[in-house]
Amino acid sequence: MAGRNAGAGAEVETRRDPAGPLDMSALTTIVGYPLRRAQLAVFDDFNRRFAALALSPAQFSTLALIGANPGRKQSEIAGALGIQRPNFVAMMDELERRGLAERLRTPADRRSRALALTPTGEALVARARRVQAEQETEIERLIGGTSRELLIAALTQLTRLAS
Amino acid sequence: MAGRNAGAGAEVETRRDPAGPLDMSALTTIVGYPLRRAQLAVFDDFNRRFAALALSPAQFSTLALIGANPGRKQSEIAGALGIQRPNFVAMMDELERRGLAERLRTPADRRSRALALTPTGEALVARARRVQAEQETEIERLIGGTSRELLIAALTQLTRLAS
DNA sequence: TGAGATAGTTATACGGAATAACAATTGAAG
DNA sequence: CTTCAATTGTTATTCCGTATAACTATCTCA
Repeated sequence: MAGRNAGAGAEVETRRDPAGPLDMSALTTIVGYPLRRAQLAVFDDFNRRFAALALSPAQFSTLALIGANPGRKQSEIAGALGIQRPNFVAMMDELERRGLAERLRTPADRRSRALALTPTGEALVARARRVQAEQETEIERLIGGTSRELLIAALTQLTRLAS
Repeated sequence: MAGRNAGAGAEVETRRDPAGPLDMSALTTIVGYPLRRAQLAVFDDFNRRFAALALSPAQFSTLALIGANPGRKQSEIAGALGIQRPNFVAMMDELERRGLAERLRTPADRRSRALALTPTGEALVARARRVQAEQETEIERLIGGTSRELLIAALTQLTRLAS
């Protein structure tokens, strides 16, 4: 029953609120919970670092991927990032509006759009990569370089859980 | 450059679409990207395993935390889970509607609600823990037991990135 | 007693993500 | 060549998770 409110109530019980920290052990010992928390923390940190560049994680990954694979079809880039084609349209609209990327028509297949960075986009990606490297350095400071490599390897393996 | 369509067109060039896999190295070598992908994969796997119990990750963590800390205030549980108080109301509405948890009035402070599991909720948490253990076993199979422990430790450290 | 803080709640808005449906284009089979 | 199915990008729409402001009831403290 864990009855604890009973009887005399002798000494004054100064704090009305015992309020010790909660028992989180059921969550902190399974992978899913710290995984989610870490992802939120890393993305929050990312957003703080990239506030000046006004780049979200999704925008950064899109630009980086286009930069490394110019000329690829819109659906290829979206697919590689795990973004549904319909949702990727607004993403490209915005990157194009900001003059960072462009959708080119290709004679080979007039349905598709070949994506590429503009010079402005190339310059921004170069700056972004440096900012990103700073985050990576901070992560190494937190968990160590070797641990960082092992972490990436383990996380990559976990991806294979996908049905 | 990279001219490849020119001249003779000797042999047949069966595939119109070279379409080799994309260069993802700019993303796969930084922590943030595999971290996000792994989180999505683990949660997808979780949702598949918990489809029969109709429990989302957030619902599971809420029930598990209430079960380990019965009598705590609603705001304490919400805070520990990183859920804003307003958003936690609908969560509890649903858990209460399903008869899994309840909000008790406490004489000490009539503003707050002391959360607890119902017997039904206790039983469900017990089942859920077993299902969860199966996922953890699968994760160990993928990355190894030692690696799993190191992974949790590294992820927990990353949480300290939070400003 | 009264001012300010706290707990829970409501309403609301924003962004990410999923689905259906459509037009334009391509590829393949008859 | 014609026709039909598949592909590409797009629009519209929906759902869910999350953030914020504001309200009521209650508590604390001066």
